[in-house]
Amino acid sequence: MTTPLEKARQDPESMKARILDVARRIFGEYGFHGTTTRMIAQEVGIDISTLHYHWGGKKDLYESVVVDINKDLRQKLSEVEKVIHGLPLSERLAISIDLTTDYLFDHPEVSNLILYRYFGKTRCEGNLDAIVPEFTADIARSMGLARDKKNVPPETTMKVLAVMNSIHNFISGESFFRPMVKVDRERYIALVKETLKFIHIPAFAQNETT
Amino acid sequence: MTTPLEKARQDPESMKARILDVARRIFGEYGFHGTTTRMIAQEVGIDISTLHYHWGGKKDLYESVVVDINKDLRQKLSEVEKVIHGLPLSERLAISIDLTTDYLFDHPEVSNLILYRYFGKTRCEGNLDAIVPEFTADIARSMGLARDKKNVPPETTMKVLAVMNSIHNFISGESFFRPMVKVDRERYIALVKETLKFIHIPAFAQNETT
DNA sequence: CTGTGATTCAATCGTTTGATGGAAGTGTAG
DNA sequence: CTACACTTCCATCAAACGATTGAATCACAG
Repeated sequence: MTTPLEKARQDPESMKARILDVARRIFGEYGFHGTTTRMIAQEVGIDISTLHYHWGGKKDLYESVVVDINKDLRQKLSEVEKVIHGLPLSERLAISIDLTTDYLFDHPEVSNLILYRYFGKTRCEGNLDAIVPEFTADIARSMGLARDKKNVPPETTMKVLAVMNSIHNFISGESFFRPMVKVDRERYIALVKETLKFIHIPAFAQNETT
Repeated sequence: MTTPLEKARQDPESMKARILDVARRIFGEYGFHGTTTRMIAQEVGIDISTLHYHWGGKKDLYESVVVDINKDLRQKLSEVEKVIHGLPLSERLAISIDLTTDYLFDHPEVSNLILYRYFGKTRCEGNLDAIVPEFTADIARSMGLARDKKNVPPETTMKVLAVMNSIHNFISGESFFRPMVKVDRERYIALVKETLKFIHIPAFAQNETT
């Protein structure tokens, strides 16, 4: 059986896929309550009821978006893991930061939506959060901080969260932070990478068993 | 002339102050669009029109909340600066992390609202953002990363942002992160401090001029 | 008590929002 | 062509939202 989301992804030109792409961007910008179904429909160029026909309702569409976002991010992290496999920790971190940052600057709605889920709440009765597998454990193992995916110590999980969040912050907060440092987009991206490496590499290199 | 906000703060039992306190919390939890004026009024135990009488409208109330939040945080950071003055950088960072984290865990709506402003957008025509003085420059100077408040280099601003954001993240994301590490609140707070020090102290200590 | 200004509330307005029903359009198999 | 499933849109609904009005209530000076 194929889920509606998989079906939508099979044909990127299908109406389902077009709606999903727009919904990703707008939900990411304005959050769940800040987004109206009419905003999405207008951006796609269709009627509201067409949106309802394909995705059922606002909550259903939002949950599909969240699942889709997480699927994309997981795949990207999996790609990164293959590139850095076997390298020393410092290099692994540096390359991971470069690749992940580049990817997220191209898809800022991913960071936006993840941060919205972390820090915001919704006033919906039902559990709006779709069941999304967390993959901090994968990152921890990929960074050599944990042997297996089970029983990752809390300290390690927290460290992984700190790294991932600091990346998402600079991506998602660009519209706020970039005017503060008064640089163009290209320079901002370079600054982000530089800062992330400055902050995180020394921390994990301090007890590196080279 | 006293602003409405100052007037409200003079008498903490006044209706203006009671509304402001509740609005801080609810706006922080649900964001601007996720919060309804009725939610705030019901929490305070008053009628909606009473809220409008005191604060004019939803946007005005939200802007007052943002200004109030930033004023509180600035004052707290000023207190912290006095404590750490003259100490070596590593100690300054450690103490700053401890004090700031404790304060924000007691007032999580501060972190919530700041992150909402960083990462979220509103679909209001007018510039919803009240003019809030940013104080990353003060922090930079207080940390010894900049000589004066003017002309702080972009690299320094980015580093300060990274530190502040990582703190806000763990405060505001507690409801999401704490179940991931499966610890009680007290242990979570300790973990946050520990992680923040692990991440940030080595970074700034690497080129410390002892 | 009376008058006056400040405060609070009940009732309601106009708009927006999420959602739906039914008509019209499109493509395909028989 | 017909029949039928699949899409899309127009018109519309009920509920929720922000906001306003006018009356009731309170505090208090004269």
